Amino acid sequence: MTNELYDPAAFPPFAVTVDLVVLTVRNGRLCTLLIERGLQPFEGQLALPGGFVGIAEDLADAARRELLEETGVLVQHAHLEQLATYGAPRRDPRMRVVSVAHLVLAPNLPKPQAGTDASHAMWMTANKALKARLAFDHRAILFDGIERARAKLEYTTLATAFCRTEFTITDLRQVYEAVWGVELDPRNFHRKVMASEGFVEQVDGTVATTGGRPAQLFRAGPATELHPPLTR
Amino acid sequence: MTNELYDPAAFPPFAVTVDLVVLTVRNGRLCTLLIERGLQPFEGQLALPGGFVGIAEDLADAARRELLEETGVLVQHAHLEQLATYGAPRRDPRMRVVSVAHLVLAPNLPKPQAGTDASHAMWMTANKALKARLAFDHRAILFDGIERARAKLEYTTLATAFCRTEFTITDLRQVYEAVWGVELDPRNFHRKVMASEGFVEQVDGTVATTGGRPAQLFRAGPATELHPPLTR
DNA sequence: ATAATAGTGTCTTTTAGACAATATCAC
DNA sequence: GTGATATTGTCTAAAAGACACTATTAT
Repeated sequence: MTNELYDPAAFPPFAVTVDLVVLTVRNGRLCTLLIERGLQPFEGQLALPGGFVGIAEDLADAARRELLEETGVLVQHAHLEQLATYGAPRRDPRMRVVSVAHLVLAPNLPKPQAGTDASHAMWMTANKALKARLAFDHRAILFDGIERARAKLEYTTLATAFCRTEFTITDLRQVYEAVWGVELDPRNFHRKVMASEGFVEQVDGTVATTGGRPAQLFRAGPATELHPPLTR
Repeated sequence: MTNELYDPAAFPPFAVTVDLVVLTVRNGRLCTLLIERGLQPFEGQLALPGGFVGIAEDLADAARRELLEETGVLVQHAHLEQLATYGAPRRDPRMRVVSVAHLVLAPNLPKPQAGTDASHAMWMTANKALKARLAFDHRAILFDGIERARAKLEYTTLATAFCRTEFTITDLRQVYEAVWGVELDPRNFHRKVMASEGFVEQVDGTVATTGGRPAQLFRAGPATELHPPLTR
């Protein structure tokens, strides 16, 4: 480490931003939150929500703040984790910007409200968003975020982050089916989830039926990892 | 995203550094590379190798450069990946520094040379390093790096990154044993590795014996993920 | 009753783990 | 030969996958 690290005038000045891959399951499909940019560069193009980290602000706090400001989404019971950092020298045409991407997994959220700061935010299916033209290197970030979510569903209990506080085993299975894009046998899935200690805990009550046997309600259990993992 | 993002004078100026968790297996034990700091703050304390990213330099390039400059280690056939980014507002007492930590997995490397820039670099067992007092938040970074390596050995072929180009199945097993800190049955391990398509490829020749049957030599195969994973 | 969805049981195939047996070297 | 390490095979227990069957509701 050279002396220049402690000579403030010698620091290469970077801008640091956060970008957000926000995933949820809507109508049985994995969806992501995008905004339409109102400013140059990439004005009018789709982009991930995000923005600038304050000089005294923690990275995760900046992620939560930007998400609320830009999309009206409040990260409360949702899961937030750091994804990766994207810092190629020319990823922003104006200056050197290093972006710390975060991944948010949330239960089905309402449509962003028109007439607010969030009026340019929208949900799009993950498949469509990956094919769209996105600003900066946001397509690569989105791809990595989706891959992370897919992988973590295998060996962690994170699928519950896509569900509300109380959910049925079928709800949970539909999360797996949407995120992985596969069909799973309801009977074997049920058996595996129940055999996985701490994955879910039964709560009193059943869900209103849709013409079949009413389903038991569960909430997320204390476990965070799955031994053995659920296989895709 | 507010307009200030494109008003250079309004940017909160960050310093961006890279820090390196360099892991290898020496004498059957997982070891990490540390340096003794020559400057304030934390002068004289142990720290991860690392330093400052140039204003036009890619993050991974900065990681490779710092590792070579500070420790004489050349990342060539070794594995380099981004680990995570550490940016708590007061993690550096002097100013706001965001550090993009990287993880390097390397075959057994020589002792750093005295009399070079690397003369303050040293290998230490991972267990000892985790108990030592390290500068900044480097203990947390080291912990995360070791955990990442342990986890990735389960479901990827990365254990081969700890081996030289040609290695025996016993070499590979000893990597697992050192990183996980467990003993594995040599016979079952051999069978599982051979059944895992693309993990290793046999090459001609055997290794000089140490008093038993000579072992076949292998090199890393094309696979990057393990299906099914090896269990800890 | 019939349709629909939830949940349980059963059977077969696959995989993991313990460990016996065989192979090939140095001495 | 003995001792050491490598490699293959065998047996058993656990897990995965296919799918029959039972349970509980709406109509």
